[in-house]
Amino acid sequence: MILTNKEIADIFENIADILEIQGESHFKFLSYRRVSEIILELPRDLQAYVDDGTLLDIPGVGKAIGAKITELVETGQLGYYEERKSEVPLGVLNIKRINGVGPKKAKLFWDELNITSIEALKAAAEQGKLAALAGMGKKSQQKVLDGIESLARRSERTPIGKALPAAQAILDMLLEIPEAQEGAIAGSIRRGRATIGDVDILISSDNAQPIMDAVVNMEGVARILGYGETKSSVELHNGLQVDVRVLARKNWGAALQYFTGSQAHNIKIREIARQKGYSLNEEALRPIDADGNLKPESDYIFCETEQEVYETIGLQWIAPEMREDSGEIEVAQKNELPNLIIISDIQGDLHMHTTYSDGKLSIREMAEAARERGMKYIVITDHSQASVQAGGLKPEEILAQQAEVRQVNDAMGDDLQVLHGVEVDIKADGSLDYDDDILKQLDFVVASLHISLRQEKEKITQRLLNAIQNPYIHCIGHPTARLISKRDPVLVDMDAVMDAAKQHNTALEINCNPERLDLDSQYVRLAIQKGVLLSINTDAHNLRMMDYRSYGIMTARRGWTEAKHVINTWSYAKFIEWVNHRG
DNA sequence: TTCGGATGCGAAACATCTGCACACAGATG
Repeated sequence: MILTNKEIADIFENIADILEIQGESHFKFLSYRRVSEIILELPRDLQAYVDDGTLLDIPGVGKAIGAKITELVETGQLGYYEERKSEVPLGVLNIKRINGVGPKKAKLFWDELNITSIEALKAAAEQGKLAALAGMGKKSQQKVLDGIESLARRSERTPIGKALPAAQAILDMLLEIPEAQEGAIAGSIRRGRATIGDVDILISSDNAQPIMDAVVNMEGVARILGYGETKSSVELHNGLQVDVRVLARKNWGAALQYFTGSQAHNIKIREIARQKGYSLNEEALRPIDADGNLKPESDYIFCETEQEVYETIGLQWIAPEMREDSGEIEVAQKNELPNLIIISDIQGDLHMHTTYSDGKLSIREMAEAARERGMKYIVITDHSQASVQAGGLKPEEILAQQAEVRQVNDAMGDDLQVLHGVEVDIKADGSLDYDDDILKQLDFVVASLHISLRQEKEKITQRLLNAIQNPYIHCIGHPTARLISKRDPVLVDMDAVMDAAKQHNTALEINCNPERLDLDSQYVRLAIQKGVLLSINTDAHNLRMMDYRSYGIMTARRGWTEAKHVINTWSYAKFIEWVNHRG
């Protein structure tokens, strides 16, 4: 049985929880937790690292954890884990996942009341048994009950496509309050993560009270988690947690830096600040003397901008999307940060649908919408016949469509070039849904997986390789076919796919649809490292989806993408030159 | 536990707020 990276990461997460509950050394359980997080961001499956002997090159993987990964990859299980599991029941770990219950409380309930499941904990709380425990009380007992209820309501993480608009609406509402001066969305939304744990909002003001009141009284609040002088947290009925923090204008830079995270990034930044003689908190850089004591407040460096924070401790300003402690700090120290792509670099959109298949707008309407959004060129790429559910086009239909595309292109004049393409299905047997003599009549062809997505890894990989090697295929659309929190990515040897894409000069797509964001950022970074070309496309089926470009840009930036890596940042002339002479 | 620099061992651990208990656990980036 082959374990996925996610399954192995879950095992290490559980081991970390067990060790924490058992009161093991801080460093020990943190090592497991750190490795668990790192594994989730790896671009290859762990089997590949074991096979080519690079396992110990993964940061945080040493002798002990390396041996455990090897055992898991080779046998599908881990003796150490089985042993530890018998010492702390898994139900106790679930209890620790209740909001407001940590390792100490979980152990307390287990030791004193022999509680090893959430159901048992709920029953004990309802019978008033928890309140009698040392360190507990009636309020703590109620908090446990609230936490259990909340656990049922909260899904794991929220797709950024839902979280960002919700956050923006709350921010807009708070900025209506007269006392609110300035505001920003921080946290993982600002870092552009595909999924969001909670919403972090920052407001500058000299009077926090009205803002705190507005937060806990706003529409949609299911539960108040915290209601403090400068910080409040609420949980919404849709399960989303919202944290709002108010601070003075002079603290803005330090606060925004702090509240943007990631936690791992911040810890390292604060360590560097320490080395430079500062203690960094969310208010200021505070100089410390030789004994490590804070100097008086008159010496504090209040930073109105994040730039000041980074520059004062000798770093280039690091873009939020890069702040994951995945090497960006070391690169910033050397002044070698990449010049990340920005949304206005995009000149063309190479993947979009019309009423010919499952789109909602005509070719003309799509073209006009693209022109309004500053595009210089687009490719109309409706579905091919195998995508029956999407009204895919038969060969004669796609050829007939060409006349209308040419017509619209003429109508658009020099402002916008409208090209004719297709999103051709890669069929289950690896063949393409159109013959080459059809494909070669099209200007630009995207090939995508839509069916038979649960095939074994070798088959999927071979299907993608077939498409990449075809001289009439210019781009692979949404290469892993994932749907965030709905469908896992296909199993694929991404190394082989990217090496082939490099060799055959085929671009890989970053699909901007926030349900897809595919390639995901860790694969984007691998592609950049391998010199594979990318394209960033909306895959728009309607007007609203044309504005999803920013999600794709954030994903690209998370993968350290520069404009030069992306074929649709190029001028139309350069793009066409590449299309026709990829060789 | 990893890491570095050593071939056994020390260091790693930023900084704050909130709530509920009466000092600390839990949560946040």
